[in-house]
This record gives sequence, structure tokens and C-alpha cells, in this order.
Amino acid sequence: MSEQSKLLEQRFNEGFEMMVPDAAIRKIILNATDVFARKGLTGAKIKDIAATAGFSQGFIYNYFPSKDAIFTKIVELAAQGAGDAVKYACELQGTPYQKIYWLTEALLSPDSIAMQHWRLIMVQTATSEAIPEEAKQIAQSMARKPFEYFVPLIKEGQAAGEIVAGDALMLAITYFSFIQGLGITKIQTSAGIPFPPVETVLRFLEGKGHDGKGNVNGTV
Amino acid sequence: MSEQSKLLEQRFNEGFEMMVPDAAIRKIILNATDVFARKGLTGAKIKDIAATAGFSQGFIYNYFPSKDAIFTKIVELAAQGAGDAVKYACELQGTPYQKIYWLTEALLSPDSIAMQHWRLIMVQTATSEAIPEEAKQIAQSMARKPFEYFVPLIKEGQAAGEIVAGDALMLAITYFSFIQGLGITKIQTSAGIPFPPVETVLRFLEGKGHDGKGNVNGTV
DNA sequence: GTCTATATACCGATAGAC
DNA sequence: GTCTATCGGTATATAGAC
Repeated sequence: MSEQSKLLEQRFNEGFEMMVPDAAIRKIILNATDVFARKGLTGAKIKDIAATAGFSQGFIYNYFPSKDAIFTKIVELAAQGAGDAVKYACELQGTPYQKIYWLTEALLSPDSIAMQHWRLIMVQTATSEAIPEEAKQIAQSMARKPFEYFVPLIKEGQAAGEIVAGDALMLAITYFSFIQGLGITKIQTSAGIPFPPVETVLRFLEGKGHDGKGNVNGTV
Repeated sequence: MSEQSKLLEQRFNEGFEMMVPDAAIRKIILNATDVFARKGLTGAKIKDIAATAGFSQGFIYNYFPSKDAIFTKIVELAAQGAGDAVKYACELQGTPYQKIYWLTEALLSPDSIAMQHWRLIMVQTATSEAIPEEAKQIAQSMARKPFEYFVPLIKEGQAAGEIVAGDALMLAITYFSFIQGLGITKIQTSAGIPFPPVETVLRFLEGKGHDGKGNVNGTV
């Protein structure tokens, strides 16, 4: 894994710790994220969340007023984090393609909290009609934010010949759909099955003559 | 949409009608599929399913003994259908890349029952720990079947230089992950947002020098 | 601080009415 | 055939014990 991707993950984790200072609450949130991602909002029982965090069922209610509140909090954190991840990538030193490469590496990393949250968002949006209204609205505003950074990044790459021509918004939607699909596959399959390297994932974005390392041997 | 993709969809729908001869049961299944896909197994209430099918809550139990039974039946149909869709594509006349092209077109078609079932399978597997054991086992056997047809298809395409070199199983997993991610995006977004054409989706699979028409001007 | 015990509500499934 | 009423089980959230 590249230095830059590790930096993205590190920044993301720092942001998470700053937004949730209490370690016990972080523990509950991290475990709840996992349970929600695997069972969905309605399928996840408070007892499950408590058990994976090492607490009794009733104890959770010292920190959160309801199951919906936990879910909404996670959606809020994911909303912040998803936008931030793309923003951080833009702030790195490199070409547009390289930035997307590092972002992809970080999003597909097995251990990243960013990825954990993406997984949750994915399940949550798939079952969107059953989630609390507040979480839905947060998710909607969140859905826009990554695109605000990603679409200009694609246009920049297109201008440099690094990224294939075409509607930048369409390519961005395709990118996040792809990442989402790979995230689901990661959840539902056991470790050890073959998984695509970043180069394979990004081939649909590459400009003609691109060599997969950010270099273009056609015209600029 | 191409002739061949329409044929795939038509074959699929015929298979569905043969497997579920009773029109009332088909109606329940189609509506239940939609509700399950959007709310998940635990989030979907029998009342919802009955309402969308135009029945009262209790009436459903004249046709199915339980909610789990409806879900399991749908998984079974999807299991059959997913494998069949790939099989049908293999039986068409054309190059491996063309067959994958037509399959993709059919799977991403907004109106195909095949796609509806894929959407359900996706949610169901994402929330896999909450689903009945029987459905899980069917889903597991189903998960293998599309690969049994798809992996050889990729290898054939690689031998012809149409498909990029690399682990065929990995490429197959990538393909279905991509399709799944695009399916989720289709569910959760309203119509009118830009969506990638088949050519964009399949670029990650193309052999070097592929011109999108099955012709190759270089080796892999 | 953390757990155990309980009330309250909801939903799946049944049975009986029309 | 189709619906309404109801029973029983399960899960959320609370309150009180240690």
C-alpha cells in the first residue's frame, strides 16, 4: 500500500477520533457499524451490537437514546468522512489520476474505517425506506459531497489526457458504484478469494495510451 | 438495446413463467421482490408486501406459509435465473466479448426481471446473517453457477486476445461486483441521472488494442 | 459503572367472519 | 376467495439492583 493511501487513512481516522472523542462511544460505533453493515438497520438487534462491543444490552442506552440514534450518528460520520476522503485525496501532491489511484487504494483497504462506513452507507441506502428520516436527509446531502470534489478532479484529468473523455458526472457515478459493488463483495465473501488490484478497477477511467502508472504515451 | 439482449430477457421471463405458473403467486413474488430489495428481509413487513400486491395482510398466507418462505422462493428463482442468464448468453452466436456485452446490456436493463432479482440477491447477501438458512444455502450454490459459465467465457476471450490477461476468476468477481454496484445505484437514485453505457462498464475487461468491436491489434 | 428484570409495542401467523 | 380480529413471541427501552 502506498504512502499516500496510508496518509489518507490516517487523516480519516484522526477526523473520526476528533468527531467522537469518547473511546467507549467510538467502540460502540465501530461495532455497531459492523453489525449494521452485515444485518441492516432492522436486522441488527441492540443485543447484537452490545455483545460485539462487550456490553450488556441495556448498557448501550447510557450512551445512545435509541437504535435509530446510533444509526443516524454513523450515517452522519460517514457523510462527513466520505466527502473528506475525496477532499484529502485532492490535497495530495500528484496528477489527477494518481490522486484517484490513492483514493481507491484507501477506499478498498480492508482495514480502513472509511471503507467500513462506506459499506454501511451502501446497505443503508439499499434499504432506504426503512431508515429514519433524519438519517435519510443526511445521507442525501452526503451523496452530493464526494461528487463536488470528484467531478472537477475527473475534468482536470481529462484535460491532461489521463482520463478518458466523456460526461464527468457519469464517470464519477460509475466510479462510486464500482467501489460500492466491490465493498459488498468484500463483506459477503470470505478472505482468500481473488480481488482486483487498483489498476484493474481504474482501467475504465484511463485515457487512451495510459500505462496505468499515471503516464500518458499519447499526446497530452 | 440489441436484438440479442432482448432475446436474453425474453428467455429469462419465459423461464420465470414456467417456474411459477400461477399468476397470483407471480404477482405476490414480483411485488415482494421489490419490497425486499428496497427494505431488506427484516425491514419488509408482510403488510407492505400485501399492500403493494393489492391484498390484505392475512391473505398472503393462503399462498405462502411464512415471510421466510416467500424470501426463500425468490432467492431460489434468482439462483436459477442468474445462472441461466449467463448460460443463455453463452449460447448466443458471437465472440466471447460480444456475449458479455449482450449479457451486460440485459443485466443493466431497467425493466428486466433478471435485474430485479439481482437487486434482491444483492441486498439479501449484504444482510446475509439475518436470512433463513435454507435461502443462504441456495444463494451459496447460486453464487457459483454464474461463475461456472462466466470464467470459461473469459478464458476463451483471453485466448482470442479480446479480454485482458489476468486471473479469470478475479476478473469475473470484478465484473459481477461492478454490475451489483451499478444495480444499487439504479435502485437508490431517481431516473434521469447519467448512467454509464455498456462500453464504459466493459473497458476494464478489454484486451489491449481492443476497439470495442471484437478486433484486436496487439497481443496480450 | 454495569447488569438484570420488566413494561410496552410491534409483527408474524392463525382462525374465524362475510 | 378475501378480510378482520386476535394470540403469541420477540425486541426496544426503562428502571432498579449491585
